Amino acid sequence: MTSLTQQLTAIAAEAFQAQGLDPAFGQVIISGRPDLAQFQCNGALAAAKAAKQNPRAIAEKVAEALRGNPVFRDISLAGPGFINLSVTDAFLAGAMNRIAGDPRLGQPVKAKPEMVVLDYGGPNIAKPMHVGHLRAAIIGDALRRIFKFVGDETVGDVHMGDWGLQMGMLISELEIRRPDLPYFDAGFAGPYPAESPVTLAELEEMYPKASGDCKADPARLERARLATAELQEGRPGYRAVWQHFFDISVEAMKRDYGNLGVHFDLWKGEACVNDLIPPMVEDMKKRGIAIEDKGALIIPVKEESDKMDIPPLILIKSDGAAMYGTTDLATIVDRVNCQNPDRSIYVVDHRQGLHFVQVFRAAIKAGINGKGTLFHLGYGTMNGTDGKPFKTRAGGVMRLDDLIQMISGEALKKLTEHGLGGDYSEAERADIARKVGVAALKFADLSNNPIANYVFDLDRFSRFEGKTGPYLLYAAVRVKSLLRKAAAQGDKPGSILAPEEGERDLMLMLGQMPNAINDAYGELAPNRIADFAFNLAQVFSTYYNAFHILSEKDAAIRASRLALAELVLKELELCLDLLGIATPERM
RNA sequence: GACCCCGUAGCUCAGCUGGAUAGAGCAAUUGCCUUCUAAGCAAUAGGUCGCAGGUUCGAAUCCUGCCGGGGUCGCCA
Repeated sequence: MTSLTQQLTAIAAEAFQAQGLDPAFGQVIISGRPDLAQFQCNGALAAAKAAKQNPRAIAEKVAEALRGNPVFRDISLAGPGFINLSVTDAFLAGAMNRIAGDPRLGQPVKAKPEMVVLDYGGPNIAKPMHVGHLRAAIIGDALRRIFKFVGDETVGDVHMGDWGLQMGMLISELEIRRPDLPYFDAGFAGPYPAESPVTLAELEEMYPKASGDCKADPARLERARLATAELQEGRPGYRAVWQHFFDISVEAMKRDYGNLGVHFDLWKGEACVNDLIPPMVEDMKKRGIAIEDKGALIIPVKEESDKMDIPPLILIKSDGAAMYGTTDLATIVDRVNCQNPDRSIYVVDHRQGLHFVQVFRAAIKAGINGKGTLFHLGYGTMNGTDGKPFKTRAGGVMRLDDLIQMISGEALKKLTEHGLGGDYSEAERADIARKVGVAALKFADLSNNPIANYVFDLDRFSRFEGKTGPYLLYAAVRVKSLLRKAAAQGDKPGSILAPEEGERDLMLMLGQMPNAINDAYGELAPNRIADFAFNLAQVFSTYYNAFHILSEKDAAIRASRLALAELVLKELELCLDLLGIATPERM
């Protein structure tokens, strides 16, 4: 099972091959001139160039070969060699019934699944999650869902910042505040308390304080360094404190990601790979991959063909500490050990592009990456309406939970304004508001190209008209309501009949979904699916206005329209699910 | 300074492995709720695709140069 254009491409490819031409020229696409035809094939033009022949003549020969195929209602030539194609209504109806009967809605399962590790987290212990984590989460989780649906094995790793100097700062901060705690008593033998000595709020307050003090006071910084070193060497009391910090932070992260509907398979962090670093570094040193330079241990990654000077990756600083590039390399080792991925995709802010060039080159140079490829999907900055990186009105960084609360609150306001759900329970209204809010947020992000910067405009996102997540939810929910009403009057979706005048556009759209999914998959561009979903919702809204379903007198036609509506719903929900957007039952 | 990304309608953005007349949404104007949720639908208007060259039968798309905006460039992450 494939999309309509893929099916027609297979037919056209054969026709090209029969003329002794490369079947790759048989690419069939949706027509750019729907007034002339449903589909088109431009392959004759490219084939003519390659074979140095007249394009019109090639097009004529291919068209002649295609005329033998009964799926076509009309085949004509236009311009320098466009082949315009339209299919029969019977073919369209047959295709619709097949898709409707396919649990995957026409999307084939990938023949050779790959193991794909996606890295789209990066939250830090003790620091509240903020809008900076938003894009990675939204884009990465969507990609994970898309890859999984297409047929790959996927592992999403949150890859927390839970190690290093920041942890030493926090531990020493606690020790300064409460030196009497058993964690800091070197002679303490008994089991440490199960309860955390600090709350999340306290932890979040401690970090900026400690960080500021360390910046201002070298002695304070030295104390943090020492704590870091002792932590890494395994001092039991410090490890126990670290575990508390980790646990309460992870709990908060899981809540935030959960509210966003973002899933991770692995909750690993930098600490997990700490023990892999010394042997890795030792090995790289021994093999001459890493060399000493200015007191540091570096891996040169410069290449002849570089247009600019690529600085080396610094493995060990001159003070003996590891860097985040070191941790990233150790993480690659860990992933090869655990998942042995065919692909690793890092969904990280594009400003870290150079860092990943260094890490990837170092990994390849050291031969630690196993069989896989490494790819950095750098997404653009989320800016405010002033074009500068998004900030709160006070100029600070906005917390993720504040943001979600804000947009859910806005959604609730809109629901009330439109008099929707007045008779629903408080809990259901809150659930709907959260879904609508998250849909607004995610869809706005995912309908942009990941690479480009984008403007986060709460006012614009909160207006739920137009090309927005809420519009899509609205479209889906309307169909759900329709199906419920149909069931109540005893109607069931049936066999899809040959299209009436005005029904073809909807069918053509329904037959296109695999193209959108394949494009999104191939280009790592969820916006392909977002675009498709919006187009489908629009075409259906038009249809919904023009064709009344429940009041149709002919039972067979009623059942056919109902089946189309149900198929629209299935495709919409699938697309939304691939974008990580949940659809409420009603709104 | 070098390198990377971006520049498309008043605004926010799709489209970029070359194809016919460059698409959406918002904002503007005009219609449509005694039939399935009007967060909707129909219609009108809005463009030197940053500029200048080049390649091609054909360029928003590929190449070169320039202009404007953003980013990155050895011991932070």
